[in-house]
Amino acid sequence: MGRTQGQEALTGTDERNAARLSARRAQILDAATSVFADLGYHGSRMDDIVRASGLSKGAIYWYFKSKEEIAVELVRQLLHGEEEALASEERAEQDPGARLSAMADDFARSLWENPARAPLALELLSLGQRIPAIKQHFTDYHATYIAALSGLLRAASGGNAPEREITAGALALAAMVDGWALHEALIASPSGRREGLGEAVAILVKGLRSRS
Amino acid sequence: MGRTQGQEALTGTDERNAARLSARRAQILDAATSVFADLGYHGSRMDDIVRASGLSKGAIYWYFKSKEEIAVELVRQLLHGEEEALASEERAEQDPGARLSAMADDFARSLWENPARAPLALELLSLGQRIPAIKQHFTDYHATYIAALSGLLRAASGGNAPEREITAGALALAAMVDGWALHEALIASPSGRREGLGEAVAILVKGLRSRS
Amino acid sequence: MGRTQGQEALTGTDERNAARLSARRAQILDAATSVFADLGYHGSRMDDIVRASGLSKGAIYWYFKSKEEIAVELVRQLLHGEEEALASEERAEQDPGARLSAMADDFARSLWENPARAPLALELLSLGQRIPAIKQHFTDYHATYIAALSGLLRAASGGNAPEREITAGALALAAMVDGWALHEALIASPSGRREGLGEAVAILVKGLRSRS
Amino acid sequence: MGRTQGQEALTGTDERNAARLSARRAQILDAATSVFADLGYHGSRMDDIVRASGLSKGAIYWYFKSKEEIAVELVRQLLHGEEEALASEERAEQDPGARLSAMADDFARSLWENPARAPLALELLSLGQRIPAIKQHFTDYHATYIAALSGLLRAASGGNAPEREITAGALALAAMVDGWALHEALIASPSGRREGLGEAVAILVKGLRSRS
DNA sequence: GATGAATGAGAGTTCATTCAT
DNA sequence: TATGAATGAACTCTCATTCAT
Repeated sequence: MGRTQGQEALTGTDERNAARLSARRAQILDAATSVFADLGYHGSRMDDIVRASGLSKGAIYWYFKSKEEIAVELVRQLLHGEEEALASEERAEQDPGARLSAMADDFARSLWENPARAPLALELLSLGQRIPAIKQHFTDYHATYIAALSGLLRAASGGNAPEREITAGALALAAMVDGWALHEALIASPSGRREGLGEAVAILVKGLRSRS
Repeated sequence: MGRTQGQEALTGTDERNAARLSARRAQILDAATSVFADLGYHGSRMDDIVRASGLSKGAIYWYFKSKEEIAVELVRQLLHGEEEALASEERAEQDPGARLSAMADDFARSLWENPARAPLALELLSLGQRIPAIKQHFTDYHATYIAALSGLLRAASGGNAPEREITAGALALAAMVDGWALHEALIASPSGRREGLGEAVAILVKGLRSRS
Repeated sequence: MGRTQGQEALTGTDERNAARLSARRAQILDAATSVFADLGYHGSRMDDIVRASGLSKGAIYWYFKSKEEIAVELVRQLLHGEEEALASEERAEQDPGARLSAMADDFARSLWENPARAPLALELLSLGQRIPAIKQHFTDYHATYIAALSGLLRAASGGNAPEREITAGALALAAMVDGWALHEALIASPSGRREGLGEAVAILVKGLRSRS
Repeated sequence: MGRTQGQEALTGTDERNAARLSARRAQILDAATSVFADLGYHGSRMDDIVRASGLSKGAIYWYFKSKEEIAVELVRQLLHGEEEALASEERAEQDPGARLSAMADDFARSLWENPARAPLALELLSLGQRIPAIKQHFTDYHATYIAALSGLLRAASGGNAPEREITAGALALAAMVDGWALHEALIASPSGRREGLGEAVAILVKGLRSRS
């Protein structure tokens, strides 16, 4: 029992440490999110993150090796979140076409509700050009996303669409969704765009269903 | 006569000056294009552009107010080129669906033939978040592009598609094309993507044509 | 008796404490020796010493007030070791000339056997310029060393050398020995230098003995 | 003639540029000399050199790649100066023994007249442990110095000293001189040391001359 | 028009030291 | 005693921009 207690105590300490560690990292990541969103990656100085996080400069560097590592982690979390949303959508019991619409609507709503999200994502993802770890994260995520879309499209097409058309459709859908967000971030005052995405997805699905 | 000669001489001088001016600007812009493509905007120093252009630092600043102004001009030229391609496509006498396919194919081919183009465009366009002039250029271009696509879609649909669906379709097409380029730039080794875009556009057009 | 026991216990505790204290200090000093030898004083971080010592950062600072204090103590021990070697040499019953040769040979051998010693000593001793305690340690040691050398030279000269020549000889000997080590540390690949020092000392001694 | 003038003009410009370049470098080197002498290499910040030089930080880095490069150049000049002194001493028409004495006296006088010189030299030379270029400079210089001393000793010994004794003597002389400077730098208050060096050299030379 | 030396306000990162636990 | 997370002042070096020539 003494041993068990010892173990518990040890585990307790470890757990508390792990909890503090991730709390601190989250604290820094949150600060970085809002700073990067405001100023952009290159426009943000470490001091801005220091100020926003309420920690000291040394603490930031205790938890992250560099500014770049913060950006990489932010991208990882961003894409991880998307993958989770994707997974929960996939699990839902609905007909595939409806699920695709729901996914598009969810995405459009998240763009709408969090207008800073698309610009931040664009900012971070563009870093992928010079930061291999970011490019890799996106590449992996994209593959997962395409696989999921392909599955839904295959189901939605009633099984009678040729595989290459399904792949093309999945790539098209993914491009459309990300391109939509890109435009959201890049256009001065996007308007009348709110419901568009769901509709656009519907059109694409219709095109896939209809035999030529 | 003296006046005329004077004017002619002056005009001659002006023309020569104007020619030199745009030759120099082009020289700088070319250098900046390759430097930005290699190193990214933030990774490039003015000295890199100086070296690549074969001019002096003072000369660069004689022709451009700042590094930012170079980027803005590069974006302007990039989008101007796209608009011209668009206009020439529109003028072509073909059926609208074929024209859309041709546009998509041209775009896909240009991505294929010039693999540095999409990354560079992404790099420059993301600057739009902090450089209003770039955002404005893109916003204007986008409006033009959507207008053209709407026209083609309206014609392609035989005039019996509701206007809001046409708008949604145009936005979807534009998003898809730019999203395609975005993925081209962001994915480690894009493969089997070459013909996809034309096909994807075809699917979308089919979806627009078919009545539910 | 209770008191006595208490005292004994206390003494026992004290002794154990003192033993642990010096063990810990030695542990730290050993670590610092190898770290400083590898990286130099300014190139070494406290974390390097922490890692090399196997202790925690707090422990290092429990036993030493600062990085500087570690360097000072290292110098103290280094010079203390030299003084002890000197003392044991002096005690030896031999003729003075032979003792000088023996000292030189010992020194040369220690340089040979421990090639990191001269560079480390140079590194630490140069700190004397900015760390008064180190300068003082060296000054004291030097005085002792000169006194010993003078004694040996006086004896070796058969008592008929003028005192000022003896002093000059002692200073010269000391300079030569330390200069030898300096060159050992500063020359890329010292070669054919192994036996040189003994010979050099012999020449100097010969010069002192011979009447002009 | 026009051509000649053009050439002259060009040469004139080049010369003026070269003159300004070395004037600036000297300005920086002078500043660094006094700053390093006061604060030591590691104790000096670039800002100190900036302030002492009267130039801007950018200018320093225009003329020197790094702080380290400044130190290397300082060492190069220091040793170059020694080599020149050596060469001029060698050329002098005197008997070799007298020349050695003169060299020792000169060295002792320069230590006496410029008390900051030995500490600075020690400071810079110790950097050789971590800066290969410095180590190389010293190694080269040392070889030259040993060669010159060997020549003088060979002449002074009347040609009847064995070569290995001459080499040992040269190494001994060099070590003694540098060790002397080392002690000058490292001892709190060197006293009665002024004439010692010349005398010490004389003893050594006497030792070399006398047959055993 | 053209040159390139000069400017100087930062930028990211380091690291000796402290202190709550 | 011992730990290691936290501090923050300093540091070297960068680079867009200017301006005397």
